[in-house]
Amino acid sequence: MAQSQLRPPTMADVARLAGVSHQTVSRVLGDHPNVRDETRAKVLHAIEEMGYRRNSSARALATRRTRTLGVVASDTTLYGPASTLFALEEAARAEGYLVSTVSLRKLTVDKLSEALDHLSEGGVEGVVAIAPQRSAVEALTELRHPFPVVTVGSGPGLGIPSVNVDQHLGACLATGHLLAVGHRRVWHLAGPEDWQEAADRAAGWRATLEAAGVEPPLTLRGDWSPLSGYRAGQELAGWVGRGLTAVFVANDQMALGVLRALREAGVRTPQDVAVVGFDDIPESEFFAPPLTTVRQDFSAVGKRSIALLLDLIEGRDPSGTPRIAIEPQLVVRASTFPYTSDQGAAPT
Amino acid sequence: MAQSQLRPPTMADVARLAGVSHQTVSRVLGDHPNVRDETRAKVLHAIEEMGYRRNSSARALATRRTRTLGVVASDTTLYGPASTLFALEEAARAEGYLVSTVSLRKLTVDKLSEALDHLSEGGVEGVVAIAPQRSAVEALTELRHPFPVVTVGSGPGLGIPSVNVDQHLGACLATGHLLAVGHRRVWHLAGPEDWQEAADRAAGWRATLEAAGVEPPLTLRGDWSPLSGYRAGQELAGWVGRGLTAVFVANDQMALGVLRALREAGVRTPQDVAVVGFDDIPESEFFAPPLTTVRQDFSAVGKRSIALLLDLIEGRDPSGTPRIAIEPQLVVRASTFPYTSDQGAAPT
DNA sequence: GACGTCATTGTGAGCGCTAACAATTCATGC
DNA sequence: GCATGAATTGTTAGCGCTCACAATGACGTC
Repeated sequence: MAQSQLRPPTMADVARLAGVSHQTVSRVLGDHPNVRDETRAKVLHAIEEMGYRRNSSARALATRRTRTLGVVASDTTLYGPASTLFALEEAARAEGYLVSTVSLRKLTVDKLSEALDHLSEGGVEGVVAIAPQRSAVEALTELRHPFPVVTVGSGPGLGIPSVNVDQHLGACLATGHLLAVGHRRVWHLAGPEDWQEAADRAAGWRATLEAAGVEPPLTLRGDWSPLSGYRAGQELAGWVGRGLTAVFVANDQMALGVLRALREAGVRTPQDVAVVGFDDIPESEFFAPPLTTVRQDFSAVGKRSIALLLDLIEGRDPSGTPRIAIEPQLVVRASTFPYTSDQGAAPT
Repeated sequence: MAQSQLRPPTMADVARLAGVSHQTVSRVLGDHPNVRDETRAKVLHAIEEMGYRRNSSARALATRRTRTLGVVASDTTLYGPASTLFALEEAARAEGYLVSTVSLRKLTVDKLSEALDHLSEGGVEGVVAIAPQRSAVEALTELRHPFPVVTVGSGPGLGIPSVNVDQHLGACLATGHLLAVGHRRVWHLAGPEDWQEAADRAAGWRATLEAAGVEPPLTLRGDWSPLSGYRAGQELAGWVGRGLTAVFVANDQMALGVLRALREAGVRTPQDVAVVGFDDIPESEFFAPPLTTVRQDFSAVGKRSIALLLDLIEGRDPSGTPRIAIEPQLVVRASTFPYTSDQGAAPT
C-alpha cells in the first residue's frame, strides 16, 4: 500500500512480489487468455499492493504505438471549433486514444507547420486539423509529416481526407425557408473571404436564389464577430423599403449584431425584416427575437473524423481521398415569423 | 530525400550516413556544446536527407520525462472554460510541453477519477484540473495519482495547489459599482449551488451590501444558461416597483436571459433596472443594452497555473500549499447607465 | 620528449516494456 | 506407462534513445 516515492515500481518488481515472471504480469495487464485464474489473482493483488502503473513510454517504444492523436485548432473560444474539439476528444477517448491539442490564435501556414512539428515531437499517430481557412489548409498538401492528417471544416475540395458539415445544403435550407415563407428576395451577410465555410454558405445561398429565378442582391461581408454584424446591419437598414425583407446571415454572432442594428434603426424583426443565422449557438434562442438558424451535428463530425483517421492509421481503406459530409438541420424560431400574441410566452 | 516508408530512420541510421556515432547525433540534437562545427553540419545534413525525427517514446523512456501535461475540463463550449483551456495550452507549449486534454460532459467524482487514470496511462507529468464544482474537486484530495495536480476555479479553500480569479473581489466590484451609481439595494441572481465560483460571487455580493449597511434581498439561483436567466428575469420583473432597481447576475449568459425577460415585461434597462453580468463574453457588448460586466484575465490564469505545475513537477517550492489569486476587472457599459441620446451610436 | 589538459568522439549499459520463441506442466487416450 | 497436444509460464532479445564513462587526438608546458 505505502510506496516509496523514490522510483515507481516496474513490472519486474510486481513480478518478484507475485512470484511470477514479468511476462506473466504483462499478460495479465494485456488481458491475455492463457493465464490461470489463480495466477491472475496473485498478480492483480501485487499490482494493487504496489500501486503499480504501466510505463506508457516503454510500452509505446516496444509496440511502436503511442495511442495518441493530435488536434490542431484555432478560434477555440468560438462555439463551432469548441464543440468540434470536444466531440473529437470524446470520440478519441472512446477508442482508447489520448488527444493532444495545439490551439492557435490565428491559423497561418507557419503556425500550422509549427503545430504539426510540435505534435510530431510528441509522437502522435495522426492529426485532425480543424482548419476552416483555405489558405492555411492548402499548405497541408505540401507539408511533410510522418502521420496521416484529416481536416475538418475546410471543405471537400482539397486533396486531403476531410469531414465537413454540408455548408452548401445548410445555406439552401436557410434561404429556401425564407423564400418559402413568402419573401421575394433574400440578402446575404457572408463570412470572411478566406473561410471555406463562408464561401460554401454564400454559394448555397446564391444557388438557391438562382434556382428560384431570382437575381442575388449584393453580398455584404463580415468577420464572424457581432461587431461586424452590427456594422453590416446598419447598412442593411438603409435598404429597408427598397426591397429588403429577408437576410441570411452566415453565423449567429453576426446575426446578433444585425438584430441590434435593425432594432436601433427602428426596423422590426421579423415584421419588417426576417433574419436567419447559422450555427445554433446556445444563446440564439434568447436573442431578440429568438433566431431561426441552422444546426450542425458536431458530435457526428467528431466521431466520423476519428473513425476516418484511425482507418488511415491502420492502413485500411487506402482507396482515393475519403470525404465525408454531414447533414445540417434547419431550426425555425421567431426571427422568420411575424410576431403573434404569444410573443411574450416562455421560449421553447 | 526520398524515404522508405517501411520503417522510420533511427538515430543509428543517421549516424551511419554521417559517419559518426549515434551519440554524436544525440549531441547535435541536444545542442550539446562540444561538437565540432564541421561534424554538426554533417549530422544535420544527414538528418535532413533522411527526414529523421527523434522517437519521443524512446526519449521519454531514457530520460523519464514525457514532457506532456494533462488538462481535465468540463463545459468546454462555455466561454470561461474554453478560454482557460486555450490559455493553458498556449502557456504549456511555450514551455515546450505537450498538452493532453480530457473534456467531460459533466464533472463528477467518477468521471474525474477516470480522466486522471486516462491521463496517467498517457504518461502525463502533471495535471491541471479546471474544476469549478466543489463536490468533484474535494475528491481530488483522496484520489491516488502519481503526479502533481493544480486546480483552477475551485477556490482557494481546498488542500490542493490552486489558481483562481478572485471571484469575491469581482462581485465586490460589480455590487459596489451599482451602489456607487445610486442604487439603494442590489439583487443577485446566483449560479448553481455546487459551483465554488457561484458561491464566491454570492459571498462578495453579500459582503458588499452588508458593508454598506444594506440588508441583502433574497437570492435567486440559475444554472448559468440563458434560459434559467430568462426564468429568473420573469420573477425579478415582478419585484419592479417594489424596491428592485439593480441586479447583479452571476454570469453574462444568464444576464442575457434576464435582459430579455425584463424587456418582454415592459421593464427598461437601465432606466428601470440596472444589470451587471460576469465574464465579459465577446457578445456582451452587443446585448440590448450592452452589458456592464466583470472581465477575468484567463491568459494570466493559464500562465500562472502552468508555472505552478512545473514548479511542483520539478520539486521546487515544496512549502505549504500554494494558492494564486488573479484580479478581475470591471467593464462599465450601458446596462448600468441611463440611456442617453447616444443610444444609437456605434458600440465602442 | 614526456606529461597534463582540454575538446571531441565513441562505447556499453540500461530505461521498462512487448513479441517471439522455448520450456514446462497437465490432462487425455491408447 | 507413455506419447500427444494444449494450456500455462519463463527466457531472450530487442524497441530507440540518453547517460556515464572511456578513448582519442591536439595542444601547450616544463
